[in-house]
Amino acid sequence: MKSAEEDAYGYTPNVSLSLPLGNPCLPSQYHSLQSSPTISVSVTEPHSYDAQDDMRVDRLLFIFEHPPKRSPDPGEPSYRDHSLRADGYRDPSCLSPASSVSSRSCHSEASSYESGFSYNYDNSPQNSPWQSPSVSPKGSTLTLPGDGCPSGGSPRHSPSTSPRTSVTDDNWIGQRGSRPNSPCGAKRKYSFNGSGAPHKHFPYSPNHSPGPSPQTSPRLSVTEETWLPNTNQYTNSAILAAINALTTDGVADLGEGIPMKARKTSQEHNATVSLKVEPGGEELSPGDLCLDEHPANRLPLKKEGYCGGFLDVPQHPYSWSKPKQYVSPSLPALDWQLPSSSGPYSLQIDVQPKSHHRAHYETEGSRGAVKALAGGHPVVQLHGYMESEPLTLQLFIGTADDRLLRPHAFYQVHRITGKTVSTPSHEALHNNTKVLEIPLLPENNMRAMIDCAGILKLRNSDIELRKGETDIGRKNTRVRMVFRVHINQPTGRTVSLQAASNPIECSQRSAQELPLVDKQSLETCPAPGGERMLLDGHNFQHDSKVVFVEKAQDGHHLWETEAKVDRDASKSNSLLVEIPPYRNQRLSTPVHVNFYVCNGKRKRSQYQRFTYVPASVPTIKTEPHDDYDAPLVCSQHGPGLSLHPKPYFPPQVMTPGLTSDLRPCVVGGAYSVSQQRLAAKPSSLPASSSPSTSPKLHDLSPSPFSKCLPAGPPVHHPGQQPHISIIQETPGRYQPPNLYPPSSSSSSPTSQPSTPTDAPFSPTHCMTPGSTSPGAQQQQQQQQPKVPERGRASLQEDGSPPALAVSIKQEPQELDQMYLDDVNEIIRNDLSSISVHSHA
DNA sequence: GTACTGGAAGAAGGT
DNA sequence: GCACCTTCTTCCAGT
Repeated sequence: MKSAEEDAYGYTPNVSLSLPLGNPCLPSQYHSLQSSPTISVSVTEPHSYDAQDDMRVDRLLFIFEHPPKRSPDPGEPSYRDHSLRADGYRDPSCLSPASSVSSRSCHSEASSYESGFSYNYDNSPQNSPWQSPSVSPKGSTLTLPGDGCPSGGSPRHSPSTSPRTSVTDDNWIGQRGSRPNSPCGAKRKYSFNGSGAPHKHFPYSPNHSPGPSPQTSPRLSVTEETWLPNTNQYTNSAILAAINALTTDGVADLGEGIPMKARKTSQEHNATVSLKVEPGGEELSPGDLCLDEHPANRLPLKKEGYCGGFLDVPQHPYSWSKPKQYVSPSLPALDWQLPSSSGPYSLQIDVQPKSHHRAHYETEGSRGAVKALAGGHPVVQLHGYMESEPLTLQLFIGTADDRLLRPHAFYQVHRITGKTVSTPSHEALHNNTKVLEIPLLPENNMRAMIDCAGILKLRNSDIELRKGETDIGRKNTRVRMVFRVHINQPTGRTVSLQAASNPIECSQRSAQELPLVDKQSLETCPAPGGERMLLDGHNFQHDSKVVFVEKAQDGHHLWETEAKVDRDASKSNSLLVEIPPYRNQRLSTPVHVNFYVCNGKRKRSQYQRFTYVPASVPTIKTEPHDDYDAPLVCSQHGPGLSLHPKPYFPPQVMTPGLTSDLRPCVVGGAYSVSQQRLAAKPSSLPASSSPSTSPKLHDLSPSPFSKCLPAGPPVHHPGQQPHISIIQETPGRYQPPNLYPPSSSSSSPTSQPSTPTDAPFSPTHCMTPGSTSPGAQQQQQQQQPKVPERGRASLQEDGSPPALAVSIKQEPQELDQMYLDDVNEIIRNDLSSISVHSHA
């Protein structure tokens, strides 16, 4: 039998084409898709891509139609594409298999799972199966081990259970003293050969699951044989191997200079594949692992793979045997901005995670699950879902900077297992991003306590070396937990919702020393200032200063002043400050400034957004909301200083002048508690990507987007939240390629000024008017009304009267005509491009 | 014995 | 180029 690698290679070229083979374990629909002529897209993206490439690909990839109503057959997985990633761009999985069992599985699980469905998501260039380039060549990567490229190895070699233990001298020669690091990699002193670990194990053999399998799982292990029986194994494994190979690709790139330490580990997993079983879960025999009736369905792929993934969840109360939810060939990419509510559905984070959580390195043991501020763990609930079918809640670690929310390149979610974990979970890998999948059960009221999610830190050097990676890891230590749920509807559509948590500081030091503002009671104030604002946060000191600054678009300071802090009323976790008067008392339009808490040199909190508004707020086509009164905007800050969740702004680049108007659309729908914050911060939206302005949006779903209109203030009305729903239109063939949001970090906002939209929509994902369900509204009202919303209204950067909490009437379509024209142009181009490749 | 934690050493990078 | 400080990564030890 060929080695996995060989298989991979062999298959590589054909991977996308061979899909029809269909992995039994994959959803049937995939089969249809695969074989279906409906897949009209074939993208041939350059191997190396840049942000723009990303986008383009994104657009292209999603052009296919689904069968009207699919009923996923858990037993019939199919790969669609998958897989074949061009490069390992942000493939932490590869890079860093977390040390813990769960993290280790990154690859394996992910891959397996991916093959099952994850990849379907991937629309990013790098993963696009259609990318021919990626497919084959990468295989070379497979040999990485040889290069000592850790990257490749890492995933597979993830340290076994405990990093320490796993990384023994024998297996890896990394000098202890030399710490890996330099992002540049230039300084790395690791000996790659020495460890040998990587090489040895490159488990691309079919037997091994491509992934690093956690050998460790004591409870259950699947041996090669287990998988072998599967007739499709070969095929699948080959494909999988290919996928992994590709996956590693990036790794390979990274590989160089990457300390092997992290990567070691895999020797252990040789022939055995182990499936993790959740606490309480019974041990399953290999045969049980793949419950699928079809032998064929047993994935030979990976242990933690498709089958494994499901298996590792305790059968009770939820059985992963119904992977339906996973199967949507066109689930939105992780870097798409999705709403938190749509129609009757609303995904909300009822309990936010603590603002600090020290992430662990691969070389460390787990540092536990992310906890909630008040103890316990974060809680997420899907409201408005009345079906009896369980859904899957996805969780990944996203960025917390001022740009669009996207998977964090330097952090990955880490599956926590153990006695203390009550929530079953499963890891998958979506386009280089680990995703934790958690069942949302009707019996639990579609509510899940996230006690199974930790955060893994990937070495900056590993990530920065990746091809295409533009983000810098240094000081990029804030993340957000991003939750998603995909709801298949009878109509064949899939509604995808997303909610992001408050930012979480993941570094050790920062968590201890840097001041952190969690909430601010005011977000706007009249130019004269004088209002008192209560800041909730951490690490405030008696001598902490609060500094207001205004920067020009080019970054320089226009104004800076220190606010008075009421020392007596301040504590380590709260500061009471008096808003300083703005430099210009004659404001005609709201002015956005920032402030930060400073504990001394270089010990500053992130920038917090604040808006000075004119004494009298101009009125524009607004409809005062019941809960708002223009005059109240700044006048009612009672002593009661209710805290709003505050928007977080990274100290980095504030993107002044950005089209904040996008905000509503971008995160707009997502006005979950957490999302609201996001929405509230204009800076989070890259100017370039102005989803809301996308003509398309209007075009496709006019009315509902009224709040997404450029002029619409990011106001959150209790009970009336703007939202966008991303729906996967099953039926119909899509005409135009859709516009996608910039993908991942590589696509900086500024780099893609032309990005038409952040609101992901495409032929398969159409923006549809969502209406908040009563339930959702109620929910929101319960949660948000407490907080004065005026501040929120002011967060626009577009200069529209922010102070008012208003609903902006939708402008006539013609206003967007110009955009439409542009977009149409783009679409035409895309289409022509597609036609060229599609039937390749 | 296995997580989970907190702390800190030491190297790299930045100022 | 040096000194000092910050940040990153790894390791140790206690619970």
